Amino acid sequence: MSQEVRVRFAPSPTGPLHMGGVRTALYNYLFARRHGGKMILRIEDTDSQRFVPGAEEYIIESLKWCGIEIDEGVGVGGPHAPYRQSERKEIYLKYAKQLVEAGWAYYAFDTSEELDALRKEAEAAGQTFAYNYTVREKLPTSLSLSKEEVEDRIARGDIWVVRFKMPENEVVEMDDLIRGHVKVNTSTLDDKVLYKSADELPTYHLANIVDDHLMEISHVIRGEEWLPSLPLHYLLYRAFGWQDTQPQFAHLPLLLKPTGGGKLSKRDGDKMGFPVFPLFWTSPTGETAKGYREDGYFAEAFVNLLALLGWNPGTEQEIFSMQELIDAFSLDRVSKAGARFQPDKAKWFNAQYMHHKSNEELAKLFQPILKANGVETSDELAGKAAGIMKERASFITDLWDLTSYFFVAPTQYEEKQMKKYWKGENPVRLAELREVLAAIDDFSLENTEAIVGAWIQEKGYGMGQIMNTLRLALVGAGKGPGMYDVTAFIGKEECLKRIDYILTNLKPLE
RNA sequence: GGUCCAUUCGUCUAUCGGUUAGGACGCAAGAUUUUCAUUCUUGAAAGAGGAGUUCGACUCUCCUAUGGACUACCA
Repeated sequence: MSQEVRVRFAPSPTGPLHMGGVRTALYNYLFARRHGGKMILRIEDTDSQRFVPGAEEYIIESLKWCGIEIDEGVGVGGPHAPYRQSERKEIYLKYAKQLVEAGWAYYAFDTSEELDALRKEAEAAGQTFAYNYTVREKLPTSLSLSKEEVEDRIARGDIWVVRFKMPENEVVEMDDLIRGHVKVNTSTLDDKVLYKSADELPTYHLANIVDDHLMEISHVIRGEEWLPSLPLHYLLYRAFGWQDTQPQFAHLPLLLKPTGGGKLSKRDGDKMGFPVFPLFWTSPTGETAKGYREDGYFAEAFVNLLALLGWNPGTEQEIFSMQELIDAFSLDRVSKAGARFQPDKAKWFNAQYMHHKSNEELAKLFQPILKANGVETSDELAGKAAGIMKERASFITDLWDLTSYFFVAPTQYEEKQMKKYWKGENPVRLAELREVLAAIDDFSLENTEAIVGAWIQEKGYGMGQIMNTLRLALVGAGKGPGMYDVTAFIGKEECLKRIDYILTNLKPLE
């Protein structure tokens, strides 16, 4: 690549950043890092109607959580500042006028109401209204009106827009890094609005091309939903005379619903119980949405699973650190078809990361949950408990259910386990075991196991009967790790206490 | 309706003209196990359909079908 690689992620702050958006940002980031280029964050807030307070902050925090670093842009500044389009307002009008003067665009004075009426009319006649070469000279535009009248209308403050004058019957040939060669006939396209006098703002198309040019973007990596407007964008580069520095395009496949049939949406998550947003979100109106972070996902796992949705390395490796992704990433291994999101696989990815966490890392993440459950303990014990049980957990949030008995004595006993073991000779055996345990000084896992094991063998008792009765006393249920893990963890005193409790408070069943 | 894009196990995907079509998730069975899990082994499971090109097609071309995106003075 002769030119410096400069890519941008350019979201619109109209709500929380969708996981599909995060993936787009991630691919941009991986591409930039892979080629030693720059990652730019530009906020495209040219729609004053749909602006949502807090959305921009949400986007920035989400990227940060994922470890997607911004080299230039909103929040960090840079040589092409400002990077928020609303702060670049005055730039765009000049370019819109330049296009009109060059004959690539024109003024149109229709009101929204008039256009709505035209659309309804066409619909009633079974047709589709298109603002294009067939109507632009019949409607109130600078193409049909006299120069004087156009100037008059503008001077008197009539509302106007600048529309692109789409050429007639010309084939635009385009190249996409992922899809290859694409061609479209311009006669099937319409005259898109580029600039609106009403709010003195450009639309996406104009702002996007102007800013990508000014910011020297080398590659535009964006969602497939933009493919239909690629011809317009090509033509815009041509109209401005910027073909030589025009960026290369790559349109990413969509992220689909788990059931297939459409783009992944917030509703799917609500329905099936998985998040579609990276972080928990509260809208200004008080609506909330689940987030991966708050649902117990590790950022690394989230990034990993997102990376593999639409891209693969061509090897059988599935677990990737960010650095490994950077080293392996390439656009020509991005697939063309949409990828269905599968919550089960997301869970599996998280579990993989969970199993590889050190006790220290786990302790830090687990402590807040312990506190929320009223447990004050050291990082060492929190980490140890988590470490013993992590292989059975997929999420940090699973850990409490898996380890609560390490910290809190049972007050209730699972019925199934009770029916099975709190009867016959078992309570009496437990009382005997209590004395065996009481005589042990070194309560380490190995020592306890050796002494109790020898005792069971000597007496000829059933291993299962004894251990499960002990499990009932210490855990209160039929779950948990090996029993000696439990005895060693809670210690002799607590162990005897729990046994005494069940012996005195729970009546054996017959 | 129009334009464009896509189509390999249920799902994510490998294969860049010659393979017993590979892996992963999920599922099923078995082994291990004092419980619950973990783990391990094994299994079922795919080229949308039809034409062509070719000695040979999942791979290239065309048609059909299906799915999707777009079709705003939203991005």
